[in-house]
Amino acid sequence: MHKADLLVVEDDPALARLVSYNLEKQGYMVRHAADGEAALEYVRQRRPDLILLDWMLPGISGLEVCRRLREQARTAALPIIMFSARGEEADAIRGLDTGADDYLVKPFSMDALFARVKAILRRAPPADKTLRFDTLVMDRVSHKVERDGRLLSLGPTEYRLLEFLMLHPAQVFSREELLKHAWERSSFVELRTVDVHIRRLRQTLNEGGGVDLIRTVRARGYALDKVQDQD
Amino acid sequence: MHKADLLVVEDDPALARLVSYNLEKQGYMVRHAADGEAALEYVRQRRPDLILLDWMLPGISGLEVCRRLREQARTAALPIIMFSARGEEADAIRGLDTGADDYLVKPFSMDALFARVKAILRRAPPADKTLRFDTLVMDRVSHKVERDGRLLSLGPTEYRLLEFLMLHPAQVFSREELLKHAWERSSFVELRTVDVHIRRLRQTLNEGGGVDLIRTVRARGYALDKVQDQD
DNA sequence: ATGTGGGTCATAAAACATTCACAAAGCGGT
DNA sequence: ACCGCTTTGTGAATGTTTTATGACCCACAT
Repeated sequence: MHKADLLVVEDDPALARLVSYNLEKQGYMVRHAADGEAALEYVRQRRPDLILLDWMLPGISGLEVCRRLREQARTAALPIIMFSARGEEADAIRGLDTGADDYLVKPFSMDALFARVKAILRRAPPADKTLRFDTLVMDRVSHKVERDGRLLSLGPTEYRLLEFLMLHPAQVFSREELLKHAWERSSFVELRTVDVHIRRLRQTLNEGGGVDLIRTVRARGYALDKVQDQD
Repeated sequence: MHKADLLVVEDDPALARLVSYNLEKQGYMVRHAADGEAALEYVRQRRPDLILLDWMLPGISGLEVCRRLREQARTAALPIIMFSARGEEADAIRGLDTGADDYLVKPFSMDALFARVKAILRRAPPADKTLRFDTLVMDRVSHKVERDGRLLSLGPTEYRLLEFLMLHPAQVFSREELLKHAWERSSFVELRTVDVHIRRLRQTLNEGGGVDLIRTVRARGYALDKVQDQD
């Protein structure tokens, strides 16, 4: 089991470096984003276990980043530690209101940082890197999926689709919702395209035999579900 | 398990000899560099487990050496103990900010030195000298890599790349992450350059036959992995 | 100068996404 | 049970994106 993934969002290169190196030394995988835009983009692709977020950022403010993360179900519970300069303490409080889990007033010692990080991660242990449903196992770190121990080979879109479904098992999603959650933003895609990817996903999932794990709900959409056909 | 490798960076020959001699008597492998230039050069080739670094050095200052070491992912976590003369204590503190792990005020007793060294090494135990993955073996001391006993000849960049991958086997990394961790900082390199080095690495790794140990994950990146192609 | 290694580019080769047309299946009403 | 309408499944064609590869140039060290 390796340590948690962190994302440091900080525009001051010196501070970013200092924090990153020290956290890396503690064994964390550290990623860095220089502004809110980059941070949101990163989170879209790969969700870290904890975000260290500066309050003052060029462009989208830290508060705004925080708010947007809270808005999406996928990142709503993502722990956030905010940095604020002395004198912005009131802001820090507002940050907490907005959903930050803790905050540090700059300048802070590395030990204080470590303590906060450890505390938060203890409280909210790193999200499962491994999703399971029935005999399906998805390892999001190595990016591998297997069923009954058989390794499956999924294309990028099928992977994202399955990932989303495994995060919400047994729940029915319309094609629109699936497009919204499992596709890159800003792509205008025909609704029926979802059908095709569902089909390919089914194909791959079932290639070793076994019941179909995707349930079609007529006029509604699809769900990841283990339902035998009626006998 | 042999004792740790230390590097003493000290321009005063008398002090250098004193420190080296005593540490050797404790069973450490001690190397000596007389200035920052030499120290950086040494570290480039052979990474010690701990650096004892004088603050005042001819040419590149100790602080600068420290900073440069922190800049490179390969040495970012390398423990450093700094020496500073009395009166430079403020500097020593700054040294800590820069990333030194501990410091000693000159003159210091050998016992104080031993205590610090032991403490630091306990906190950050010497890195693995030998990395293994499947039949791949990387000896980080002699800087040699072999597969199935066959010695491979890797360029510096391929070596760092492989080293990073072997430290995180089976994990998928984006090109950006690979650039961040296996390249010198401050070099602005095209993302696609990673492809080229991955290819060169593959070429060398596979020259004796055997499965490809690098898995391409479309739209994500690469991973060191042992996955047979589907039959 | 000569060799080695790193970076970049152009192009080839894969892998993949999307759409469409048609078949198949479900569903409600009769 | 039958019909017609709607929705979903499927195969194939097509265009796009991403990766692999080979060649070239440059910098640096021998």
